Amino acid sequence: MIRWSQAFIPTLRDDPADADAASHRLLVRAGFIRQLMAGAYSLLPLAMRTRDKIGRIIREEMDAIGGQEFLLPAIQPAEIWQKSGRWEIMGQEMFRLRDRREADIALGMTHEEVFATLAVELNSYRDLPQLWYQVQTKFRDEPRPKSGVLRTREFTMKDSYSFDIDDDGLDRSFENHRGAYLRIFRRMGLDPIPIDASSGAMGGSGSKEFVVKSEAGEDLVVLCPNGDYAANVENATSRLQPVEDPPGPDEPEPFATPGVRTIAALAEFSADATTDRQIKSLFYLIDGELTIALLRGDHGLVEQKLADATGGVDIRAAGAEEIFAAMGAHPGSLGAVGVEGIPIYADHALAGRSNMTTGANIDDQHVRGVDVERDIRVTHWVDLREVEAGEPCPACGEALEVVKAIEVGHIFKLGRRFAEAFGATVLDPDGKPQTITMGSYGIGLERAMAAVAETFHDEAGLMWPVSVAPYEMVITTIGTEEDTHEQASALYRALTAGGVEVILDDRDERPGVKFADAELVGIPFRLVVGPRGLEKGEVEWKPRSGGESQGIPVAEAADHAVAAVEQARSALL
RNA sequence: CGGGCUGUGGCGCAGCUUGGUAGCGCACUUGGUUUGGGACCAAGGGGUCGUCGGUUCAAAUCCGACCAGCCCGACCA
Repeated sequence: MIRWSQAFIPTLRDDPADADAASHRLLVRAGFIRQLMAGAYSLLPLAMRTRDKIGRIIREEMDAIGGQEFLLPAIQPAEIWQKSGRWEIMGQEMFRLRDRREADIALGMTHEEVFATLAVELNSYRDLPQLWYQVQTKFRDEPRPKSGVLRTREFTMKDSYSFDIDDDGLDRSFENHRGAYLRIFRRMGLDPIPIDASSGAMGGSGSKEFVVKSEAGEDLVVLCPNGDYAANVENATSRLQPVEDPPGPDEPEPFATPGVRTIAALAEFSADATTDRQIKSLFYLIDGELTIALLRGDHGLVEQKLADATGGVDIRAAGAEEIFAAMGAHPGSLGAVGVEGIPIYADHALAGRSNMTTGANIDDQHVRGVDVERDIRVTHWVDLREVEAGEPCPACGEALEVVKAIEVGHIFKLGRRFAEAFGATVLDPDGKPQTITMGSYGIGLERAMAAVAETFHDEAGLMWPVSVAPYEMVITTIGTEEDTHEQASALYRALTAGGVEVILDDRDERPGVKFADAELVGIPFRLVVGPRGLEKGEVEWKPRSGGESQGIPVAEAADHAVAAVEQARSALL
């Protein structure tokens, strides 16, 4: 029998200092988590129970699409990371240490490399497809851990990897995961939205993120209200309104613009140079090489798009002095007209534009009458701009919305990169070696838990969906009478026999304290056993979300409660 | 890494400006009265004031360095 009086459930009366997100505040107050250092949290027994339930849902759905569970080491030799080329790429985000023999060791931040070493043992196309997964601790030295358990440096991830003989097989494995992920998050009570995403450091040919709308989220997601477009702003597009350019001169005309340093200032200075008729010139150092990004004056740059377009790893805005050394002018007077020998990435919105205004690469001078294709040596036409709310959906033209969201899962088509590096091949039906193609798929368990907490709470505390609640029901006793405890214990036994996970709040506390704690912890159902009800032969029934408490005859209480829990569970299947 | 802020019993904070024997609320222990929405009375226990150094007769308080944590911007499950 699990008794609250014996459990470690350290609830707090006050909000913890510096808790930014609601889920963070409540998970701390309700006794689920405690911080040890930046980005490292102890999971207390309540959090363990919830995380286990999330893990169970994930395992069921992974097994349902043919997954086999592994457990790989978190400490890994540098060699395998050097072999894949990611020892350098992962940079500061990878925790590194040396063992007693001075050998370089990595703390695993993901497991493509280790799984690839095992995939070498696959020999025949008949062995494929394979779907391997684990639920395991990951370490990532995040520059800025945030929002409690939403973004940590040590966390539990379900990561899975698919191995297929060809692209069609990879597509099937990818689709299987897509379906499994939707079921997993829905069973947790969430409303997952699959969106197009950048593949980032993972590389590969395609990726989908699964996000949950939330103010605490760190991702911006572009959504069409009709549901036919959903993408991360990192690679979202929209249908552009064409801009009519009045005819311009045969060649660019420089003109003096004393003190004008910004797009807005130039628009003010010159009536012709409205922001959508200016060219914004941004200078970046991409893996050490100076690179120019061009956008329409009123458009913002998405750095991730620039990284994706250039394939750059180390990417940062160039400093004013670095730019001056190369261009002979300072930011505010920069442009790409006549520039040669520097890669120029221009956003599609500049295609076909003429009679534009931009910097002259001479301090305090701009040029007008610029025809982009005539006057600028664009080396790459790419998508660089950030979509804004209200722009037309690329599919249907409806006004797009931009919302904050939490990324709870991400799936990637990796292709053959890792299998190639590790020599993972199988013989095809013709007896010829074929390199395996891989996919990788991840869910952060603690983040998923926080996303549920973020989605389901009110002023009184957490409100767990029954599928992930630490306990499905609490039996709260009132007073210290012997009869109350006997009735409550009998109810506990009946509910347990009925398969319900219940905790008995037998503490010698005032009722208000016990009710408040049960609500803070967020247990979905409550049965109150006390002398007032027992006199009438009743106990009280109350769901955490909504509804007044209701008296139920003692004899029917167990059946009623079991039925209610079973109904709540099946609503989430 | 840039910008802002904070470190004082388990939690939340005051004290610092103007140096002089460390306080409040919650929590905890004991006794008593209570007991259906966060009770009350009484008596207690618990603190290297982040660390190191400096100034001073004397430092939580003034000065310096360092460390840690949080929030806002560049990254990810």
